[in-house]
Amino acid sequence: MVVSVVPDVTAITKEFDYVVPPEMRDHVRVGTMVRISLAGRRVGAWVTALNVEPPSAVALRPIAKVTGWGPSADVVELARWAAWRWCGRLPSLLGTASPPGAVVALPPVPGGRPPMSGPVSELAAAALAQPCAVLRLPPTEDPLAVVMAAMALGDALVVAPSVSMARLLAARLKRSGAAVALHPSQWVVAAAGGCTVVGARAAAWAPCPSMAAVVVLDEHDEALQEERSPTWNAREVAIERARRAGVPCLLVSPCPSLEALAAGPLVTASRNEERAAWPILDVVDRSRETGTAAVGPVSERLARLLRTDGRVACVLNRTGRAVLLACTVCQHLATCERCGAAVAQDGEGMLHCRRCGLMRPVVCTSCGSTRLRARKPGIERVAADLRAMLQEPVAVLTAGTSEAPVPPERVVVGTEAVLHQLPDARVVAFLDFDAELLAPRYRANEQALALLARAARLVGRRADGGRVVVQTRNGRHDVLDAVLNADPGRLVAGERARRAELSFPPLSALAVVSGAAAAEFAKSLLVGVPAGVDVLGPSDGTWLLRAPSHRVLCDALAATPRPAGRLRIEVDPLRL
DNA sequence: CGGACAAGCTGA
DNA sequence: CAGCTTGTCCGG
Repeated sequence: MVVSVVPDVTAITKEFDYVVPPEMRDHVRVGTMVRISLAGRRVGAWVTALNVEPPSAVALRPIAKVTGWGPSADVVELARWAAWRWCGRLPSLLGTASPPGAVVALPPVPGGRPPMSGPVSELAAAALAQPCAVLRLPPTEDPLAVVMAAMALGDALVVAPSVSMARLLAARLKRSGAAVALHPSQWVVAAAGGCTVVGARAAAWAPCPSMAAVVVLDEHDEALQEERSPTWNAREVAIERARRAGVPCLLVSPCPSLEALAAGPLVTASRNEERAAWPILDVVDRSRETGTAAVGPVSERLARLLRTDGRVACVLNRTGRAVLLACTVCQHLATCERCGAAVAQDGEGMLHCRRCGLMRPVVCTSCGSTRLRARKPGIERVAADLRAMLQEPVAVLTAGTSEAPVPPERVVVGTEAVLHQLPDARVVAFLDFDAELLAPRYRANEQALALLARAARLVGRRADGGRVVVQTRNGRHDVLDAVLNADPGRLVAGERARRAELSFPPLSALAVVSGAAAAEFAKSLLVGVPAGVDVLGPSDGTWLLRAPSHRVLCDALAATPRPAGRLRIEVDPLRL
C-alpha cells in the first residue's frame, strides 16, 4: 500500500508518497503519525491519504516507523480547510490536533455510563434543535446547565476561552457523574470515545469520535483566536466542524459577536431574567464636571461609590505614575528630546521614554519649569489619590505581579489583570472607560462590552449587590446603554451598520501581511489581483488586504505564491 | 527545515 | 584553482 504523508517540517507544504511495509499495514490510517526518512533525515509526518496511485517515475521509500495515533480523518480534512481559511500551513494545524505524546493504543471505552445529575437548560436544549444557534447567556448565569443540555444529545465537544475555565468545567462535570476528557492532556481518553471533551481553544481540534454536539462558551472572547499565525479562531473552527459532522453547534455568550450572530439564530432568556442576571451599572459622567471637580483621576461620585463594604477593583490600563505629563507653566507636553515620543513617569522623580528608553529629570524642555502635571495619570498616581480620598490603604496590581497572592487591602487599583485575579470583588470600577470606548480599533465597542461582561461576571447579579462603575465623558454611549438595560442586543444593529459603512468584518474579510517578504508577496498579489480584493498600504511595512468575503480573500491568498523569507499573514486581525 | 550543489569571492 | 561563503532549490 502507498500512502500520502505531510512531513512535520514547517517550510514544506508538499505531500509525499511512501510505501507502507506489510507489518505496519494494520496500524496506518488517515491521521496516523509516522516517521519517514526525507532527504536523508528522519522526520515526523502525518498520513493524509491511503491507497494513493504511486507515481511511476520515482522509487518510493518505506515508512520508517509508526509513531502512533493522530487526528481522525475528518479532523485532517478540517485542518486542510483551516489551512485555506487562515492561509496557514497544514503541519502547524495538524500539530494542534495531535496528542502531546506518542499514543500507541487507545484505552477501552468504559461501558455503562452512570446517570448524570444536574440542571439542564431548556433554552439551550431549544437552541440545540437548530443546526447552529447563538445562546445569549447573561454573564452571571452558570454555563453548566447549557453544557448538560448538549450532553443530553450524546458526546459533546465543549470549547472554553481559557484553560482554567475548561479545567473547572471538566471537574464539575466529572463530579456530576459525567464521563469527561480534558483536552489536550487526556487526548487518549477523548480519542477512545464515549465521553464529553472539554478544553480551551485547541479543543476545537480534539478527537471526539461519536460527537453529538459542539458548544463554544464565551464565543465573543478573543482568547479563542490563536495569536500566532495561522490565526485560526476556535469559534469558526467549531462551526465548520459541526457543520461537516452534521451535529448542532451552540455558540454561547453574554454579548454575542456579530460573527456569531451571522452564523445562526439568536436565543435569549426573557427580558426580566436577563436583566436580573446583570449587575447594576453606575455611569459617572464627568463631561459636566467643572472647576476642581473635573481635575484628578477620581471623581467625588466615584469615591462615594467606592465607600461600600467588600472588595473593590479599580481598572485603569495605564501603568506607572503618569503616561502623559504637561508643564503647568507653559502647557508644553513632556516629550523625549531624543525620539520625540511622550515621556512617562514610572515612579517618583525621573521621566522615562517608553519608546527609546532615555531617562531625564522632571524638567520642562520648553521653559525649564519643574512643575509638571499628570495629564494621563497611571495606576500608581490613582492609588495615591484614592488613599487620600478614602483614608484607607490601597494596593496596586499589574500583570507583572500576577503570581503574587491576592492583596489584603480592600481597594485594589490595577490594569485589566485585576479582572482575572480578584474573584471576591463586589465592585469593579473602570476609571477611564473612554480609553476603551474611544479606542482606535474597529472592534472597540465589542471589546468594551466584553470588558463590562467580564466585570459583571465578577461582581454578580444586581440583587446580590453586584455593581460596575464606569467613569466616562460619553455617558450616553451605545455600549453603556446596552449594559444599563442589560440588553447587549441594543448594540447590534448600530454596530453592524457602522461596520458595513466602513467595510469592516463581518461584512468583509481582512488580512494583514507583514514581515521581510511582505513587499514581494503584496507585489505578486497585485499582479493577478482578483476582482473585489483591495490591497491597502504599505504602512510600516505591512499591507492590509480587504475582500467582500473569506472565499474571495482566501482564494486570492492561496493563489499567490509564497516568497522565501519571513512572511506573516494574519487573517481576521483583532487589533486594527 | 536542512543538505546538496552551484555560483561568487579571495588569496597565492 | 583550491577553499571558502552565500544563495537557491528540493525532498517520495
